[in-house]
Amino acid sequence: MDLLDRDGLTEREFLEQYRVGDFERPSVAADMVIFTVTNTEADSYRKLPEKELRVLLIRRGGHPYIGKWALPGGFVRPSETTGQAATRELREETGVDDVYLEQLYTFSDMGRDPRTWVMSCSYMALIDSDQVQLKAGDDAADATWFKVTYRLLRERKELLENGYVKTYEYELKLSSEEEELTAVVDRTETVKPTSASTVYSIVSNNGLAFDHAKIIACAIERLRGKVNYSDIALHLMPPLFTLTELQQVYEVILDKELLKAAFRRKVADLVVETDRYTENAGHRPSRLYRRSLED
Amino acid sequence: MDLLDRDGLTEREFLEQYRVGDFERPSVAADMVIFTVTNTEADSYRKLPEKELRVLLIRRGGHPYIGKWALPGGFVRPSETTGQAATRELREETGVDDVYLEQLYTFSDMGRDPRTWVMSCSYMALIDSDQVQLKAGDDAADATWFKVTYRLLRERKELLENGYVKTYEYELKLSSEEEELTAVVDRTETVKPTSASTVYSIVSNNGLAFDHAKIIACAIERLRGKVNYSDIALHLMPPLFTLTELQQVYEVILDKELLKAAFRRKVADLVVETDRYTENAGHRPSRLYRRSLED
DNA sequence: TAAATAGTGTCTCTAAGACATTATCTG
DNA sequence: CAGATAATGTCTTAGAGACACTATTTA
Repeated sequence: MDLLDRDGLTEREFLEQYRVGDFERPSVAADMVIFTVTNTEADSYRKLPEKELRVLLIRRGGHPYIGKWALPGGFVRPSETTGQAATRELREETGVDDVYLEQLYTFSDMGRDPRTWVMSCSYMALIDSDQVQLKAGDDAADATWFKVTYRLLRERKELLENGYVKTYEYELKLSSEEEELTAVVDRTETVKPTSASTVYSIVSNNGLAFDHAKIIACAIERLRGKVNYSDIALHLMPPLFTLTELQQVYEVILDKELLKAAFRRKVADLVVETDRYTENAGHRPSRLYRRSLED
Repeated sequence: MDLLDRDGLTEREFLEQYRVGDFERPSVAADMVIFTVTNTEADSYRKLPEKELRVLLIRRGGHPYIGKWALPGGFVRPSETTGQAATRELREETGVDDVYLEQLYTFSDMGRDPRTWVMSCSYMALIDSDQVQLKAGDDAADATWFKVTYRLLRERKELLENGYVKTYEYELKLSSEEEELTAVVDRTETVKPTSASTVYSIVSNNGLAFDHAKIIACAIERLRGKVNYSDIALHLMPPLFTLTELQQVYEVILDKELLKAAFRRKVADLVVETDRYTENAGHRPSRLYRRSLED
C-alpha cells in the first residue's frame, strides 16, 4: 500500500515523523475486585459451616486517602494491556496466577483521584477458597479479606414530563475482624423517550478510598447477574465440593435463599459427580462434585 | 483529618507538592459503535419493507489506515469522562444528542494504534431510524452507514490435558452502496479447572481500520445479548411503530426469525398501545405502539 | 375477490417454584 | 435413637415454542 496523505507521505514516512502530541494524557490504573468465599466456624459438630463472600482490600500507606482501604491495583505500563496489568497485580498481591478474570468497567470521573487525571479500568477476579488460604497476608499485613454484604435499602421513582428517574439505594458493608466499612451507593436510571442511562454515585462512604465503593458495587452486580446464567460461581469453588456448598455460594452471592431441588436441577449440567464423599460429618455424608469442563 | 504520611506531610501538603510522574501514559480514545435500523425499499406496494441493521463508519483521511473505514471517535480530554467524550463525538458526527449510550469494553492491546500507545474505551449507541435520516451525510461526505451482518462461520473445540479451548469464528460483513468490508473475528474461550478467559482476535480484515472489527463484534454480541432480556431494542424505534416493525428489528439484530405470537407476549410489557393505525398499506392496517415508560 | 398483513387462540413442552418424603450418616 | 444433612419425587405454575385460525384492509 502506498497511499499518500495530504502531505504526500506514505504510511511508513508518516509514522517515522510522527511525534506524540503535547496534549495531556491520563494515567490508567487497573483495579481489581478479588472475590473469594470462605467458611465461618461451625456452631456445633453437627452443623455445617456457613459461607461468606469476601473481597481483598489494602490499607493505603500514603496520601491520598492514607489509612483508608483500597482495591488492589496499579498503573498500567506501556508494555502491557490492562488485563496483563491486572494479572500482574493479582500475582503480586495474592501469589495466585490462574484465576477467572473479567473486565468490568472503566471509571473516568474527573477528580476521582485528587493527584492527577487517572482512569481506572476495573476487573473482577474469582479465586477458589482453597488457593487463597495459603497466601493471605502475603507481604503486606495491610492486605485483608473483608466480608461483603450489598443490600437494597430503598427504591425511589420520580416522574419527569416524559420519562422517569428511578434510584436504587444500596448499602455496601465490608467487615474484617477489626473494622467495618460502610458505604451507600445510588444507582440512578434515567429513562426518557429516546435515551436511557444508568449512573452510579456514592452517597456516603466511610473507610474506602477513591471511588472504590462504586467499583465494588459494580462488581457485585455483575457477579449477581452472571451467577444466574453462567458457571461463573464455580470459579469460587475448590476442586471438589458438595452441591450444598455450591448452593451456599450461590446464596451468599445473591443474598437470598434458594430451593434445593430447583437448585440441583439448575446446576446439574455445570458439575460432574465423582465417586467420593465427605467424611466425618455429624450426619449423612455428601457426594463430592467437580466443575464440568464440557460445553 | 490530619494523618501524616511517612514524609510527615498532611494530605493537603502532599497534594500541593505532588508532581505528575514521568512514567509514560497512554492516550485514551472513546470509539463508538452507532447502530440504527433502516427500511429497504419495498418490492411491491403490498409488501412491507425489510429492516437492516446499520453502523456508522468514517473513512480515514490521514495516516495511519488512510482510506480505511473507522468507527467515529476521538481522544478523551482532561476535562471530560469517557462517556462525555463519546457523547461529544456522537453529536459532532450525527448531530444527535439524546440517545441510548452504553460503555462496552476498553481495548488496550499493544500496537493497536501504530502511532503511539492508545487505549480505546468503546461505547455502543442506539439511534432511532427517524432521527438519523436527517443528519446522515452531515459535514463529512465520508461518514456512511454500513449494513451489518455478523454470522457464526464455524466452531472448533480443542481438548487440553485439563480443560479445553473453544473457538467461534464469526464473519463480519459491512456493506454500503459502494463498498463491502469483510472481517473474520475469532472468539476464543479457554476453560481450565481454575481459570477461564475469552479473547477476541482478528483473523482477517479488509477495509476496517485499527482493531475496529473487534469492537464492532463486541458491540453486536452485547446488543444480541441484551435484546433478549431488556427493552434496549426500543431505542432503535421511532416514537410510533407497529409490533411487526419491532419484531423485524429483533429479527435483524438476532439474525433469526421469531414466532409472532410468542414475540408479542414477550414484548407486551415493553410497549403501550395507542389508538392510531398505519394507513394506506396494501393490506389490513396495523396498530401503532409506543415505548412504555413504566418500570 | 385475491393478496397481503394483523391479530388471537390454544395445545404442548420445558423449566422453575413449592413442598413433601425417603435415605443415611454420627455421637 | 435423635439430630442433622442428603437426595429425590411430584404437583403446580409460568412462559416459550409451534401452529392454526380469524380479521381487515386495498388494488
